[in-house]
Amino acid sequence: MSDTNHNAPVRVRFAPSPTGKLHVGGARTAIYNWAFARANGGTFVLRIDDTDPTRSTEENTQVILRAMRWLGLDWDEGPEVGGEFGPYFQTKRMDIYREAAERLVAEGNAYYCFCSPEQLAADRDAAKERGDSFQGYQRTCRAIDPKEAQARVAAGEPHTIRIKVPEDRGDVVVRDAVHGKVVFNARDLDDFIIFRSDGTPTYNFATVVDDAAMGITHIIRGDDHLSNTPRQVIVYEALGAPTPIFAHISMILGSDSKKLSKRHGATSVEEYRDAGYLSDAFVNYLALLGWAPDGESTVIPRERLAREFSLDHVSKNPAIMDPKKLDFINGEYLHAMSDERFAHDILLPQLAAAGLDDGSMHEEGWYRLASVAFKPRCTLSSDAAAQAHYLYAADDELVYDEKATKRWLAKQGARDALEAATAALGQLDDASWTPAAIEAALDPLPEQLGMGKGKVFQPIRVACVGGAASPGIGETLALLGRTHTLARIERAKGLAL
RNA sequence: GGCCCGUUCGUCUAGCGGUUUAGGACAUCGCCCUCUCAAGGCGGAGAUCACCGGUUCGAAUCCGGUACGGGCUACCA
Repeated sequence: MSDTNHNAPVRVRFAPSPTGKLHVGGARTAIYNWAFARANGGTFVLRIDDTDPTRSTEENTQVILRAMRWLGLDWDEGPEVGGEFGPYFQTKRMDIYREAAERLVAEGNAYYCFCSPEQLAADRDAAKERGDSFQGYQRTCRAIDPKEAQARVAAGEPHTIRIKVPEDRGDVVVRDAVHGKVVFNARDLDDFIIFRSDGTPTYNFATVVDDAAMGITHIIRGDDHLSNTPRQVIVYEALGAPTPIFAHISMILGSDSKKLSKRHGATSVEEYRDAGYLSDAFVNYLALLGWAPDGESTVIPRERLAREFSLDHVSKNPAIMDPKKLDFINGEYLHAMSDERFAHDILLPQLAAAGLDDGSMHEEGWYRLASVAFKPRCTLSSDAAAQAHYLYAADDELVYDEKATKRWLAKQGARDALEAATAALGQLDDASWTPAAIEAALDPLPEQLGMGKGKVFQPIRVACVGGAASPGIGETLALLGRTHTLARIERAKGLAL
């Protein structure tokens, strides 16, 4: 959606509260903000909304920053990088809020309220009792003479500060890039609190003061904020600041269409990172959950996201997180990697993490061959070590899968196959121990033995890896090495008929 | 209670009044490839576009209502 009133350079922001880890919903909001900024040559601001001191922690802030970095969402202004609109932590902006609130009071756009919480609750109950459609604040203290209010404040009477919704405001029209124009009636809005009695600003106030001060032009956030937006518009107007364009994006739900929570599995970004997902794939998947450039593309690299992302392709309805599709996309990114890169960035770190191989156990070429063999068989990074684990077992400790043994080893002819393999492979020396040579050596065996290929190769496979599945027999044995191969085949003969 | 939002294959979506016998992707099923498992290739099934009315020559697309789901209505964010 374009707006001729908003042709200033794009400035967007992601403003998480450090009350927990960065969850997938927040991550997607961050991705959209980032992509929108990049696609429009704008500025992406990161601000930490830590006005709730009881729930905000420094540790959570660090966790969020780390998650943002892992996601590759670089911010132009914010923690650690600074910027001319700082500070970027709300707890460091308290003076700004106080000043703004006092200015609003002085200008008659806000007023002191001396109602106690008990009084407010009683008023609300009474309204409910009467069946009033409006159950908000009755604007009791609006009528108090400003001079008197000032005196009571000076005398130390507990008070809050409320915004004054103009009597004749009429419709508040929210311009929303994904929902279009959303109309609210100002009469339904109450004079909500902008400053608590403990001297701290409320979210709806602090956010607007900051967004206005930081020149934010587009506010992309979760649609749980849509209903609060007209209230915030009132604050913008009281402040005399231009209202930005909003874009309220839907929630991400679990498989049962309920709010995503622990029982749906992983909910935080770092859990996905630790589970072996690639940052690129994760960003790709999340971006597509509610946004589609054309309805055809599934694999959309972040460069394309940064080029093409647009708010008018963002869908309005909630999206259910589908781990299967995430897996598919992750596999796509993994498979698209070069063998060298897969070896260095995925295989070696995973082998090291699994305690199997610190990278010094084989030659460079071996790891590349392992990548060729295992890469197409991996969906997650963490699959790599699981795929290769049998290569690292001691020959006499290799565990034989019961079903595979029964099906392929403890069978008539299996022993013949193993004997023939020993003979054929014995012809090869270490120097010629390559996938091609191994396959060439084993290739004539089925015909010689008068047996099917499976009858010959499967016993060899089970003998060497312990199970019925592995990469091609040539690659598998090449990776195992001549000595281990022959030793394992020898050992398996004891299990064969 | 009031206000607001949403509703296209199981899932993510395309669709912005005729080009639609509603397209793609994941998942699923089948076939091919094949020494196994993957990967890859090909194909199938799968959506009366929540429901009911209206506008129109013509509606998934526009309007109204209903249902269901969600949000806000806090001295939470």
